[in-house]
Amino acid sequence: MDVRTICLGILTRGDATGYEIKKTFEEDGYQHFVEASFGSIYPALNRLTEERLVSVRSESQEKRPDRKVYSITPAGRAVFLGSLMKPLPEDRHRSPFVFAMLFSHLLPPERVTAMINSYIAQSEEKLAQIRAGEPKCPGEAFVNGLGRTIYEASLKFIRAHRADVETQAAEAAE
Amino acid sequence: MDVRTICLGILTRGDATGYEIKKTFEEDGYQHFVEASFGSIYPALNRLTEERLVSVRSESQEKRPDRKVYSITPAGRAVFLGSLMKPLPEDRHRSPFVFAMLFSHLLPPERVTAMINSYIAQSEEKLAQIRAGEPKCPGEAFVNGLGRTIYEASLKFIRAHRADVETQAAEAAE
DNA sequence: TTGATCTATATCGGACCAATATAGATCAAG
DNA sequence: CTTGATCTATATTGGTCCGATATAGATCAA
Repeated sequence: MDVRTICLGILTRGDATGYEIKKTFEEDGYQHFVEASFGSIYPALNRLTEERLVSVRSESQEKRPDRKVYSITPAGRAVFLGSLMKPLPEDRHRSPFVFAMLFSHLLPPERVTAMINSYIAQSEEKLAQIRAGEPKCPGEAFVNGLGRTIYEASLKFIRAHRADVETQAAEAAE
Repeated sequence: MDVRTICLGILTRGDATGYEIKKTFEEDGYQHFVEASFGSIYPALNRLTEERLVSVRSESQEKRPDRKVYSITPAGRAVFLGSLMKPLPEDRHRSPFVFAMLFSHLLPPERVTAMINSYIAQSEEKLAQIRAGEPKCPGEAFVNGLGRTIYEASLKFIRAHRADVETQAAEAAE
């Protein structure tokens, strides 16, 4: 899903600045599988404005940098819905942790243990964030539940099977 | 994990051409969370060669384009292990499907149903591929099991809760 | 025999991210 | 009461990476 479409989608929920769009990914605990950086959000909003798919109003505040508040236009709404009618791109899940585990037999056992510990800690953190989220519609509840399910299953598996890669690394070290 | 490091990792398993490195991601059912395209593999191999982290030998076959077979050098092996000693980048899981579900209330119910069906079909396919894989070391077995766990849990959740987003879309359509 | 698929390398445009720059506001700690 | 950290807010740049495309002979099924 390209950044243009992501921006349009978030703007269907209400007007927002580029900064607020970015924050949506961090704050709302239900969106762990959608993201975009400032470096792509701001250019995307500029292009969307040129194409009249969003409109801007500059709120110049007292002694503050201008807030550029973006709104989706009817044309933008149509383009957004149109893009959801086309076949969706496939998920892409890239995991440096998984990659590293494929080479656990080349690593010092303490390093393997450290990797697993920090991966568990990170996953636990994300899970807590998801659990703290309060879904505001069935779509959000569905996504929230799916995220929770994936992290819980993943954590359970790692805790149950970490010994397999840890002892193997230890044996290889001898 | 950048493409350079991925290439080095795969070359620790044995010599390979760029084409074979790419195929590794598709064939071996245990690597669903690691990937790279030709457009980044070939430049990466060139750069690695310049830096003497890999070496090439050109096998010119009868009436066939040259096979450039790459081998990792001792220096490359050291760099690879060094990169696994540094903190790992975080996983990134981008899901257009999840994104679309957040807007299910704006879509025709048939479209939501179609999205879910095709997502289930895709996941089922990947799961079958993972199940068909034959892990050759504990690391691979661990990664294989983790992939299986994630897809199974995800499929189970979607089947149990799809009605929530589907009926909601139907109501919104009225 | 003809078209599809496979092996194999390579490049280009465009999308995207991480890092960085700027700058005033707010807020906690000392 | 001031200093440093964090927050709001926009923007650019360098570099990485992907998707599409080009080339070309081999193999294989219809």
